[in-house]
Amino acid sequence: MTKKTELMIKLSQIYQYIEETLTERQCPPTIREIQEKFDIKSTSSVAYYLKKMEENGLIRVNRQKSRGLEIIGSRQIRLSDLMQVPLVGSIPAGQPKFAIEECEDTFTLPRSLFHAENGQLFMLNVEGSSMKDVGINDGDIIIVRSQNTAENGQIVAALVNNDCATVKRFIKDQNGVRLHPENSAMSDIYPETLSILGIVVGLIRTNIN
Amino acid sequence: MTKKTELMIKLSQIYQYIEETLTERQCPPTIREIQEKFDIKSTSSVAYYLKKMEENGLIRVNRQKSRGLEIIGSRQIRLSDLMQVPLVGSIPAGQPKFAIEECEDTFTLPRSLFHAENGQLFMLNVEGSSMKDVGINDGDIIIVRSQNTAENGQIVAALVNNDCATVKRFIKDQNGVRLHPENSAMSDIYPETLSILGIVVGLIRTNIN
DNA sequence: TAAATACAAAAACTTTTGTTTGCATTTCGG
DNA sequence: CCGAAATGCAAACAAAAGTTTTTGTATTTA
Repeated sequence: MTKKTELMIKLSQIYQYIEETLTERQCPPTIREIQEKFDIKSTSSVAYYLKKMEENGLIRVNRQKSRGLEIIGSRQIRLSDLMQVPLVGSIPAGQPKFAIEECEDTFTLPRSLFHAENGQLFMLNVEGSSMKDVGINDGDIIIVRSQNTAENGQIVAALVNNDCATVKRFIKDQNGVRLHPENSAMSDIYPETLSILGIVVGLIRTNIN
Repeated sequence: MTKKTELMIKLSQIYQYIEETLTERQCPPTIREIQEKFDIKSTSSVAYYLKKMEENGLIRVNRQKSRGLEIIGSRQIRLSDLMQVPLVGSIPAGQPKFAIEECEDTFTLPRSLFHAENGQLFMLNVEGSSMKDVGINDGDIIIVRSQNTAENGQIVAALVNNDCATVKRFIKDQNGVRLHPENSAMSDIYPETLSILGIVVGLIRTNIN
């Protein structure tokens, strides 16, 4: 193996370590941390490698501050585009609450994909196939924008008669308010009490059959 | 307004600034950066605030290192759970390539949701309703695990006759290989040449009607 | 093979960053 | 109103982190 190759391997190892540190600690490593990690005898050698990495366009170095390393590369995650969306599995009777403490899990999703801000959305597991005709299947996860009103024709997540949550099309016409399942085998629901949890704005499916 | 309230406001402003810096620069701010941001006259005042924040459980401070601030809070994003998935809008004829340079855009998705590692997946916009009977609609985004073989019955993204990419169920039986649209109005395709791009493993919908 | 370049280290040094100390104010309960 | 506690500042200090210089040894390359 040529010296050149060895160098490139070392550079990519260091690159990976910086990436790792950034991911785990939200902070790039110092020269001395890199030195220790790779058993390099002197800080200047690390500085040498960093210069090489900069020349190769792997990283950017801000020399005016400590830990001034920035990774260049398409792998980089744009944190500003991310939001945290809680998956609310089952909804307790009574006033629904979506506090983060009470949810099953929280997932990070790109804001740009769902056109929403942090805190506006939550997710629900869909059980049953009452909406199969609009392509919402059993086992899908729907993404809901939290609000307690809905317009005619919107697909909503709602709490019917203070019972379990359900997904249906919200319809309001001369006959009053009803929930319409998009499944020819099922009939409309005329709820006694109805609380809208939110509008369905997206869907995620992780099981394809 | 009491002094106490003023302090709490200042603390949460600083908290927010740390959060911002972490998000934008992948590195927490220094005491002096906070000082400048909020026009505080002395570094010791900032240290005082940070101590208060630590007492209130807002942050964690590692005093052995510079920029040793860590935010405590449920909003924190678990970076290690994220992967970058490119959205490949149109696929060029010939050998399909999914180099990041050639994709329309890249989105960050949680690995845990799609059970995949960074680099294995790509996304495609679905055009047409040839798969509507399994709940894949026009306008959906499918998530595909890159591989060039498929098993009987799997839903695949494939390149038919070196033409545009398509999503169909892959069927291999006594009649040979064919692509089956899940739409009763459409008929099976017996391709002359077929290259599998990958297996559909997930779906994202951002337009609900 | 000679010269140039790449690699590595030690040590001293500079800059950046965090901490401490002492002293003013201000606030607030008694 | 008094004094303790909270708040805020300046300046000196200490520690962490980055840079430079010098020296030496391999490796290429002309």
